[in-house]
Amino acid sequence: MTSTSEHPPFAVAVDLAVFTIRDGALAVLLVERGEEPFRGSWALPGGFLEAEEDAEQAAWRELREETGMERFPGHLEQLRTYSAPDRDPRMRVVSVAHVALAPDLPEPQAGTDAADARWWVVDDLLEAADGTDTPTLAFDHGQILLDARERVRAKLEYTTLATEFVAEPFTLPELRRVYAAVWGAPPDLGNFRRKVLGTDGFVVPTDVRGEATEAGGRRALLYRRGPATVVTPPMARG
Amino acid sequence: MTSTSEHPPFAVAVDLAVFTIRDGALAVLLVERGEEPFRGSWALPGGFLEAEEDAEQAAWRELREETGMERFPGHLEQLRTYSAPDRDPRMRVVSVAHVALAPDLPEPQAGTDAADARWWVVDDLLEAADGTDTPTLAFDHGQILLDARERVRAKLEYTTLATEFVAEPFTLPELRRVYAAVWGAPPDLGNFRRKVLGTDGFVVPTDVRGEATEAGGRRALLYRRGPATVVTPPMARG
DNA sequence: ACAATAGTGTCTTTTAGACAGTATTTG
DNA sequence: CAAATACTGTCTAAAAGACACTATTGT
Repeated sequence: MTSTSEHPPFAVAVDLAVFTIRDGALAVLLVERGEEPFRGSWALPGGFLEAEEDAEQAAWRELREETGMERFPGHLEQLRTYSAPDRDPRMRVVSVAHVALAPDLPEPQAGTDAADARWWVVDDLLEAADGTDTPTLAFDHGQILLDARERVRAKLEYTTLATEFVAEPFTLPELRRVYAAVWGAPPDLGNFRRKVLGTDGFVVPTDVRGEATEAGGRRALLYRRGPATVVTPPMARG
Repeated sequence: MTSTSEHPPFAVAVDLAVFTIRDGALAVLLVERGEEPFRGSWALPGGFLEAEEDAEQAAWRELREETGMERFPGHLEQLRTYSAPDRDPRMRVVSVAHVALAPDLPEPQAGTDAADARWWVVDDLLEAADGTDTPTLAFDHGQILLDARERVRAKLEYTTLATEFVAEPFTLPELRRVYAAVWGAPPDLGNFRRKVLGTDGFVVPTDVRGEATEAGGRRALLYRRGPATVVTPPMARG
């Protein structure tokens, strides 16, 4: 930093793209705005940074507030910062966007200043499918969501992040369905198992098998997350 | 964004990790601070965001100011945002850090509020080698530099970013020296050529050979940057 | 028994790693 | 010619892609 004196004041916000897997699809949490601007529009949850916290702390706090959980049971990381001068019509707001993800979360309750809150299927929002009744997001949140999805897609390739989308213990078919939901198509079953089991510390086996399903079929072995964080070489997206 | 009213004011800054390759080593531009706090310490160049610009515009502006060039001839991208409440003792400053890189740049001149400005070998700064006379960076700039170097190292693997470190036209040995400088050791010569030439659009050949060197040796063919931006599968680091 | 799902094996192709050898240029 | 640098080729090992086959469970 080098400057002499003049530096206009800004409000600093955090916005959150909170992802989970619901019904085999990647879903994101949106809130319906109860205030102007964009009252009645859907937006990513978020809020302003307080005086004595950093952006990550603010993001964890918002995560607790918006999901109504005491401890958000998932992963959080910074995405990037959005700072276009006109991104908020009220005033100059710089937003530090974050990506969060967690295993299947309950239907959220609306927060204090949100009229409503619910999960949306990300592809429905971004592919603007004809017929599906999906909103256009407030502010620049459509762009943030696009960037956030790309971050998640990319990180499934070269990290073990996918395990954050499933509750422990989990089966490999469950984990594979995470890839299917995020990438749009499931990786080859045999090759997927070979890669996951061949990557040291990706998952650790238990000696327990999962529950039976009504459809029948062999019961899958249960695993827990391993200590590994990177996958080298990466899992191919296709 | 969701909140009702209270949001304390912040100053928003951009900080820049500007890299180049000098004498076969990765070098970063630092300025010696002429103002408190940290007067006399070395820091990453940067400055405050102005009222009607976004962070990227501010970063380009600072880049021009600090390097003294009308048009900075390289690549710029956002790194991440640093927002610890006590990161600047004067006041609450949130900094949107960026990474920039360019072919061998001239020795810089000190800006208005910097006492001095020069290139430093990054490894000397970060590995705090005994004997080498290297400063400890002001603010949290040591951490920013560490994160920035890791970003560059990682992106050489899966993108064509290395070509931004060489002036056009360039030879493959020159390009290989970029990898050597950033990664610490040169990739195998034959395998490197196979990867670069085998990645469609990484480089495009000219029919011209480079200059002779006093040491002798075959003159290398010259290339230009191609349209490709990603390298799949990635070039292996180690 | 049949359908459904979990899990194993294997053959082929691609790519990386290692490194030996050839070509061109200067002193 | 020797030294230095650019470039090519080849053998091996590892990994991915494709896909057939076996195992277990519910109805």
